[in-house]
Amino acid sequence: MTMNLSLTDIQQTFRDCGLKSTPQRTAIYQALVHSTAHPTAENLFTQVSPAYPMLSLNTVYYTLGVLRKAGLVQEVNVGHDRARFDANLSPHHHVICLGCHAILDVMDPRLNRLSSPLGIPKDFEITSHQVAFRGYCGTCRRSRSSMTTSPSGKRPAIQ
Amino acid sequence: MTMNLSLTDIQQTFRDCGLKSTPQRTAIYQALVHSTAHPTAENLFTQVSPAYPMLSLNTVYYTLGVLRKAGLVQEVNVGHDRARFDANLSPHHHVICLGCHAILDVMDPRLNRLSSPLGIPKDFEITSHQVAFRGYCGTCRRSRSSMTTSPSGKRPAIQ
DNA sequence: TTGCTACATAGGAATCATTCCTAAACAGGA
DNA sequence: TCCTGTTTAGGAATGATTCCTATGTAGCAA
Ligand SMILES: [Mn+2]
Ligand SMILES: [Mn+2]
Ligand SMILES: [Zn+2]
Ligand SMILES: [Zn+2]
Repeated sequence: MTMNLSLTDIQQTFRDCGLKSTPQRTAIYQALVHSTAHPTAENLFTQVSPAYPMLSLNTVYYTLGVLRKAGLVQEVNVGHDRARFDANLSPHHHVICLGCHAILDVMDPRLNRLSSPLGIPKDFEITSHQVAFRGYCGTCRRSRSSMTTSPSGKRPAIQ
Repeated sequence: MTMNLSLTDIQQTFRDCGLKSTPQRTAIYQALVHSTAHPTAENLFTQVSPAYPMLSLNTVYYTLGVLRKAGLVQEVNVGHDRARFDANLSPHHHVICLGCHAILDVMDPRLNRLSSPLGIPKDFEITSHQVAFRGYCGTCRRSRSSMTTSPSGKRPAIQ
C-alpha cells in the first residue's frame, strides 16, 4: 500500500507500464493498492462488484495476471490454497495467522539482508527471499484458549 | 530425511504415534522419508503405485493428512499450487526454483534465530518462521539464458 | 486363535479455485 | 472518426483436493 494513490495516479501508472486504462482494471488495482489484507481474487471481486455489477470474476483473474506481468502486483506465496495478492512491491515479509489466514506485512529492514544460504548448489542463483512468520493473531488465540475441544476454529474474515 | 530409516523403525514410529501400520501407509511414509524433493501427493502415488497396484491417490491424501495430524509430516507452504510434503521435521528453510519448482532444503542454523518481527500487534503469538529463498537452479538458469524468447520454460521433473 | 470394532482403503462423485474459449465491447493511436 | 489489438463477460473445462460409502483389515480382547 503506497499511501493514498489517487485515480489519476493509477491511470498514470498504467500508462507508464503500457497498460490500457479501463474502469474495471483501475477499480481492481485501486482496491488492491488500498488494502493491506492481501486479498484473494474473490475478495477483490466482492469489493469492486457493487460499483461494477457486470464485473466478472474472470476479469479479476485476468487483470491480476496482467498486473503481475507488468510488475505492479505480486502473489504472496503462502499456503497452497487460494492465491493472495499484494500491491506492496517494496521488499518486505509476512506474518500469517494459522487460525484465520490473515496476512500482515512485516517491514523490518533487518530481514532484507540475510546471509546467503549454506549448502545449496553453486549454480543456483538466488534472486529474492522472504520470511514467513506463523502463529496466531489475538482473535484466534482467544478463541482457541477457550474452546479446547475446538469444533473447527473461528475465522475472522479476511480483508 | 532422517537418514536411512528401516521398515521396522517406521512401524515403531507409527506405534509410538498410535497409528495403525498398514502396508500402504508404511510405503507412503517411507517414500517421503527417503526423499529430499518435497514431493506432491501424486509424486508419492506414482512412486509407491508399482508395489501396490491397487493403491488409490485418495489413500495418499488421506495418509498424508493422518501423518500431518500426527506431526510426522509437514506441508511445505510455498506457492498456492499443489501441496508439497516434507518428513524433515527439524527446523529448516527452503530454496525454491522459479523455473522447475524444485525445493531444496537449507539447514542453516543461523536462520533459525531471527529477531522477532517489528510492528506487529502485541497479541500476535509467533510460533515459527521459515525463510523461502527464490531463484533459478543451474538447469533452469541455463535454459533461460539460451532461449531469450522462452516458449514457456522447461521444467526439470520434481523428485 | 478367533471375533469385534474402529480405522483404513478404493473408487467414484463432488467441490472449488483457476484457466480456457469465444463473441462482443472498447481504449488508444492513426 | 476509424481500426485494431486488447479487454471484458460468461460459460465451459480443468485439475487438485475433498467427500461419500461400501468393503477390507490391524490391533485388541476374549
Ligand atoms: Mn505484503
Ligand atoms: Mn524441507
Ligand atoms: Zn487469526
Ligand atoms: Zn529449476
